[in-house]
Amino acid sequence: MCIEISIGKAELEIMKVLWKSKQPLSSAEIGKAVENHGWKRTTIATFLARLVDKCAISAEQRGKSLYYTPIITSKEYKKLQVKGLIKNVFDGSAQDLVVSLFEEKTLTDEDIKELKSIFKGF
Amino acid sequence: MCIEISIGKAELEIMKVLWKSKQPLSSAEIGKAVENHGWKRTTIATFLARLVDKCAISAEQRGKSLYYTPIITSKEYKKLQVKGLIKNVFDGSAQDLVVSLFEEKTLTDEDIKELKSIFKGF
DNA sequence: AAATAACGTCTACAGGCATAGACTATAAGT
DNA sequence: ACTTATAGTCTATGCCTGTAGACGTTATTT
Repeated sequence: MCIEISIGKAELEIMKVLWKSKQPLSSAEIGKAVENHGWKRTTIATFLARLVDKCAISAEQRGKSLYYTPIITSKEYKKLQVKGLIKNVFDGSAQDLVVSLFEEKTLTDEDIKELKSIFKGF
Repeated sequence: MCIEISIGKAELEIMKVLWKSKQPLSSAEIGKAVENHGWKRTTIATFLARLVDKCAISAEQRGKSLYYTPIITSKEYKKLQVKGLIKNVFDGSAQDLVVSLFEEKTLTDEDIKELKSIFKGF
């Protein structure tokens, strides 16, 4: 298959670990990194297998263990998510998304300052 | 129940119809509005029933038919979605969301102009 | 009255995701 | 060699969502 891009919430936690790491990681290392979730070893293994199926990550044998590397980058994923939100929720209007952001006060005054400076670059 | 806020993609289409309308709508009217999706009558009825279960909409009997009204507003829903995206994908950073928006060229030059003027209001 | 249309409810199935136990294979220590 | 730890795979359950058929009720039309 490998045409999919839908990553579940739990699976995403795995992706985040891999994105943070510059090296491929073994399932043991990943397990350590997500200990806080209290997932059983096999649960994590299932997530990894599914992510491989979806071509979100790749697995390569190194010695006894498989080592996992992200295929989809964090940036790409974020883009897809933003694009999806705009398309599905904001009917294609990126502006409306930004407007919603502002209305919501998700942004602090400092955020707004930061963003203003970002805008100046354009 | 009625503590849920998760609305599926198809269900969302129903919500959009209701949000657009200032009046409560019957299932027949809703069906007409979403004809393009080719959903069977009963499919739409299922969506409506589930949305009622979730307290996303309310149903009131008027004559022979039920008339549906949104409980969650479009604005609220959008806020929740944006908040969710920021929390789950952007690790809480609204800024990063905006940065991603820019990087991606989801925004046209015109969008940016518009947004600049929005920012000036702050 | 009988047939039909319109509507709501119940039940069902498939696919996706969260979760995990059971089983298997292999490696490492004793 | 035997035991134990480690890692991967298979199978399974439960929930959510998309999709819809079957059924029952009431209203409308002939």
